[in-house]
Amino acid sequence: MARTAGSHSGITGPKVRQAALELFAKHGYAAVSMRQIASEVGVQAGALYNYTPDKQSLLFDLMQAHMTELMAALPDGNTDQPLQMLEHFVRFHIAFHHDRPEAVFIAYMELRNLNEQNFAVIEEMRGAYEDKLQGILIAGQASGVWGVKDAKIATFAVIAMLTGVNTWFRSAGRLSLAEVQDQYWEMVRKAVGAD
Amino acid sequence: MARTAGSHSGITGPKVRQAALELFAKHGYAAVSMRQIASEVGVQAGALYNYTPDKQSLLFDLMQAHMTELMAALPDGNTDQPLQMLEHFVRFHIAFHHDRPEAVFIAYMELRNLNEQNFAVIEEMRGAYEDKLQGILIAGQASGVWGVKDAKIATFAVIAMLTGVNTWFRSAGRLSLAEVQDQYWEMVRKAVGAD
DNA sequence: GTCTATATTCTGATAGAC
DNA sequence: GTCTATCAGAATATAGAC
Repeated sequence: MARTAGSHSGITGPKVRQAALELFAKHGYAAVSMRQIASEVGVQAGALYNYTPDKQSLLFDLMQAHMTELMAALPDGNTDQPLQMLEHFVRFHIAFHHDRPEAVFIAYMELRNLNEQNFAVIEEMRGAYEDKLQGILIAGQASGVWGVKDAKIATFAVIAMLTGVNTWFRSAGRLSLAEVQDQYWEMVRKAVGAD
Repeated sequence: MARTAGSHSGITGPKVRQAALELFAKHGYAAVSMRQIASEVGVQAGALYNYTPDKQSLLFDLMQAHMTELMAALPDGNTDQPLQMLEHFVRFHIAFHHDRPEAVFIAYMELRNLNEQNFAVIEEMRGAYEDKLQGILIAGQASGVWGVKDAKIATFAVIAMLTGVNTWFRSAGRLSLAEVQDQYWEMVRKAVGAD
């Protein structure tokens, strides 16, 4: 029997989120209409409002889910081994971001389209993630594994460098992700002055 | 005498570009209306079309002007001195981008809002800029000043790292721009393996 | 849970008066 | 060069039928 209107399939919710993720990443939040999302899902625009109170919540939920996943996926590690922890962070960040390019893109590009209150939530989560790296850099500095002048600056520099991979790396290219991870790890290791 | 309608002030053109620059950077191209730009300038929406054929051209002109300025401001340098050239590139990139945060923001965030033909133009200019850095990295590698495994990857890594400064640095903060330049130069120098 | 229909507002762009 | 007025369509969100 063909799928009919009001079929109660039970998977429309995830499909709405997936369609919003792809469309926001491709065209930008402001450029995407609820009608476009509905069309991608295969329903009329009005039906979307069974799954989100408004467009803003749709964006916020995507970004919050991404940041929550990011924090959950990053293990704590052993603070007695800063070099190992830093290497793990570098490889983790590259792999995690490579696996979900749309969510990463949205998380970086659509911050200004969050309302004030939603922005504060996401910014705090981002800060918590940065603090993880900063903690590693401070631990390594304290135990003399490397020497960075300013852990805060090094944190920003490393994260920007690693996140940049997403702008150019393609699986079909001349390098494997593992090779990219190796080379970025070598650059980070040298940059912080570890031998 | 008060400023009247049709005052032929002769400065409306630049004001349109400046208003578009600020509004696009703050809210995003798609989220800004021609009426908003007109309001910022102090004219009615229809008057804008004396200065731009359409909204897309306004975006393109801003991005193209920015990239042209960027290429013009980056001097060629002496290829016999790769270390000096790299240091100069690092300091230049940070300073130039710091001086025009709105244009930089637009150049990175609004690429997807360019039409196909305009996108190709901007992408080529961006490629030419990246080639400047890549040329420096290859020159230093050839003369044994440093050792980078892959000049292309190192180019992406360095540019991403340097551009990231704009996301956090504020003149009123605890560090001067010169200090930031010093620390980024140290990290880049170490990352490429120069001693 | 999804539909159709609609309220209300806004959009980019143009025409013609001054 | 700027204005007012307007076109034709698209936007978010809601109401009520099924």
